[in-house]
Amino acid sequence: MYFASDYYDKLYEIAEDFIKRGLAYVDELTPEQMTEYRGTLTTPGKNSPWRDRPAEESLDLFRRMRAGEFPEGRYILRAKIDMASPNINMRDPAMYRILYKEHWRTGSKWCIYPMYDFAHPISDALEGITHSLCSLEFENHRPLYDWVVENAGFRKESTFNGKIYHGPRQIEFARLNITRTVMSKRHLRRLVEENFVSGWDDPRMPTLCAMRRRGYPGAAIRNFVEQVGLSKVDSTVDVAMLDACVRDELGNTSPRVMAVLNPVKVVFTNVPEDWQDTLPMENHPDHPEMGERNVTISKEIWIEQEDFMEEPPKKYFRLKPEGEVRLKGAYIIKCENVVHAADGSIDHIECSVDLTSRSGSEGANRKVKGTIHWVDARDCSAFEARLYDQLMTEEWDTAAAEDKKDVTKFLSPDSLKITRGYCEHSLVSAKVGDTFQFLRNGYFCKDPDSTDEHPVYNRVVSLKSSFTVK
RNA sequence: AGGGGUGUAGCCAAGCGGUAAGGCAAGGGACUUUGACUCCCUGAUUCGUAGGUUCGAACCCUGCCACCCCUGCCA
Repeated sequence: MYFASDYYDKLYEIAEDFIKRGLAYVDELTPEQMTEYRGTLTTPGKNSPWRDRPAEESLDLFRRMRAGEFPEGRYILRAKIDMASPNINMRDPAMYRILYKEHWRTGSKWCIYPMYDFAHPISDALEGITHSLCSLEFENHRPLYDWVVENAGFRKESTFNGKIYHGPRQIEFARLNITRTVMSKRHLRRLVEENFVSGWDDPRMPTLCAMRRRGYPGAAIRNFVEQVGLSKVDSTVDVAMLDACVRDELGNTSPRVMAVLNPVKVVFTNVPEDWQDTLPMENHPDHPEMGERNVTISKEIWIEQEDFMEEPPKKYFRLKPEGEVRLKGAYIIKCENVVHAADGSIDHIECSVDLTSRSGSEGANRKVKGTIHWVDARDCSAFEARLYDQLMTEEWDTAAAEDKKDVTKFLSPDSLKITRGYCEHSLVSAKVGDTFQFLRNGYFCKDPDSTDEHPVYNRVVSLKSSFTVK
């Protein structure tokens, strides 16, 4: 990796050369005067009175600028191009300014620093860059980029892999925008510094470290970028496309496991107190090579609150009074009774188990419409699930530029929900970064905040669902 | 107002003079011990718009419209 600072000596040398050749001059207009002399979008600028000072004089001043003889702002090196250009970037742009600032790499060696428009094309050339890619807002800078490249003598034809290149060339493309997502570093920094998120790697952030922590596989991100494509259209990609790419990758690679996020207890009425069974469970329906694991079941299990309704709507395939449902990989159960707590909420559900319907046995062929996931209440682990949604509201996407100045107004209240549930023991011993599909829930990735006693899982993305309760 | 860009389906996006790829989203169906996955089917007589050139135009020409960027000694 290279930095413009690696070339400061060379940059300075080229600047002196420009002065000697009458391509640059030292100006002493104040910043205010420079703005005034620059003209406007519709009116041409006018030449600085110092524009035609002798090259030797500019050279002398420039060397003294470097020597630290002047305060900031006193002098500035400008390219001599065209103050009447309709492209304001060509109206004698600044090349070097005095700046008494420690550089993180060169320390206090320099007190004059090159401007982006001067350093950029030259470092590209020095590094052998053939295609310098950048975003749309630099289109107006391309003529200046070319001016510098040509005048510095870097416009050379070269051949690479049988193709001919003509020196460094700037090519612009549209930056990636995603719905309900802030991309600007300025805004993201504020969210971090003012603790609206836990840090740069908060799983809701659009940074690579955050996406890694969230559990987005690299392959999914690469695939997403590839599907989005590259163009010059100022566009905003639907975040659903990213989700789809993540699901596509994770669906193929993640082992399935059962976890209940919002538990409600089910007690079996027709089995003895110490009843227990061990069931083999596939780790991935499409990849038998991923093997099986054993899961226990006993008289009490946890199921998802969402999977039971006392007054279900039509087409509700889950557990309901008098209804039957299949416990994934285990038995068919029937709801016999609902036991309420004093406050009217459901304390637990009493069900009978059809012991002849054990998965894998002959009786298992009996079809019931719904299958739900579950966890053995007497042999499971507790865990924390962090459920993420987009950081920003939909209003963010259509907000006026003026309103967007305050990102915090558009933070979604639903971007993080924390819940405690129960899961198979294997999720406790899994490694940080391991990703699973929690059956019927979504893909989850073990977070670094996890401890042996307290596993934490980030929901990478939910599963798609065509079922909606109303 | 001057200059630089961009307009193809709800969202991305191929296409580059020979008669509108693909993905996501949406809807319908099949399958299903994940309402997942998978598999079918459904989309533009039309490419911002109005003209012109052509046997033929999303592609070439002209006008118009919309949106983005540019008046830092920021990058």
